[in-house]
Amino acid sequence: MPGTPQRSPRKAKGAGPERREEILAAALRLFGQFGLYGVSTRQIAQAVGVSQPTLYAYFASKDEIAAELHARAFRELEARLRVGVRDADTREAVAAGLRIYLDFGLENPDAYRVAFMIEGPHGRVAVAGPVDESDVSVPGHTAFDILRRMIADLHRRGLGAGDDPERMAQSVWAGMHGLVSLLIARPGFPWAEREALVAGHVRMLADMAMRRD
Amino acid sequence: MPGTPQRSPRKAKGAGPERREEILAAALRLFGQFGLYGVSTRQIAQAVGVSQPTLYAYFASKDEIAAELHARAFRELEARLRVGVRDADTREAVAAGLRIYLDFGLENPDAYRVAFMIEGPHGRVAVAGPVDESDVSVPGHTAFDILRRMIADLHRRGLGAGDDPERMAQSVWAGMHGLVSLLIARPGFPWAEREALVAGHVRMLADMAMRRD
DNA sequence: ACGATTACCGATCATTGATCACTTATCACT
DNA sequence: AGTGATAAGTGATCAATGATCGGTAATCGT
Repeated sequence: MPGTPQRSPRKAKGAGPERREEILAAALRLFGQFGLYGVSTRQIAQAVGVSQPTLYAYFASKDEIAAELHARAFRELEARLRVGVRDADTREAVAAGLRIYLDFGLENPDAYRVAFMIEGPHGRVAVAGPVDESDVSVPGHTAFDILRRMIADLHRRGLGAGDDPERMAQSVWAGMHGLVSLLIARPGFPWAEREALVAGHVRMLADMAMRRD
Repeated sequence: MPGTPQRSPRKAKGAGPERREEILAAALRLFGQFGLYGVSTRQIAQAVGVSQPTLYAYFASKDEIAAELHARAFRELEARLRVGVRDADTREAVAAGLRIYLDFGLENPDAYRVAFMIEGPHGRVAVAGPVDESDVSVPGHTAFDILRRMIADLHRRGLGAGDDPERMAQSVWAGMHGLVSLLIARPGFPWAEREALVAGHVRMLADMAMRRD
């Protein structure tokens, strides 16, 4: 007997994992532009150049496409935070860490929209916390945890403001999500000059988190 | 000729403006619970006790029902801010004004969701700014304007922090919207005790807005 | 060349938001 | 009471949507 597994009759035309990526790329662009519920599966299929049932060979449902995009955006944000958030011992260092979050959202509005601002299938709106509430206690696996530990470090060094680092982390997180989601959701609003607004916002949030001196 | 107008063959069973209110009440409850796209017009009709086409005698579309709820929530928030935001000359007074916004959202999560967090028909997410961008310059007609003027007053009295009241107002606003939307969207998240979190958050935002002394 | 497996598509289903023609109930006026 | 007019409400139906199913064509190892 050959023993070794007889593998894979293999792919046809332009198929394979590439198709899956094409679908995700088209869906991300369309969702970001028209919203999850403003885009039909037929539109996605047409953008990719396949027929609509083909999507269901790669994803179980439209929601699963959105879920995959959500997960990817979330992992990307986490990765950026993980490499970008260093020891935060000065106001500038804290502000720089927070700025990573803001920049991610502003540089990838489509991903941020899909991941954190679009109403989910159960009427819930996903945000930048853990997707599954059950893994909240698992450390190091969520973007929020990285922020939480940055704030906790501040307090360990005696640099943190307030008496509750956890509460402070939640306030700061809310402050960031608020600005990102508003800037993305209302491009027509007469915002102040963006760089000044974002820089000022981050500086203020960093100030909030640090003891006065 | 009688001259006076021959008025109104009048309403039938339980009809009239009441029906419209019943529809709005049912829609608000269902939208808040399951989301705009998680509720069908047939479900709304069943909750009211009428058939589905009846809804279209009172509203031109499902979106118009959501738009009406949006407008009402917006007016209610404005009304609360108008009567609640007095001269803000101390940190506590500013915090109290901000708290009105937060309390509104937390006490009326359904309304806040429907009004400010649900993805609209065009893929836009409505937030607590003016609905129509064109009336941004009209003073006194939006919730944001009330906040804007509170901050501007601070600066006029020499109590404001930073050099740009407009930018500050936008930052503070984002800070509030962020916390409200996160608290509503993620009830399962291990939040800190709500009263302490909210009170601390508004205090911090008020601090941000006021000159250090 | 052949069977097996994969990629894909046309046809179709239930449900959705929305429209239409039709019925029923109430009123003003005789 | 009877009558015509108007308003309120409903069943039937439409196009579009997300999703499923059986069948077809391309590709592979042998």
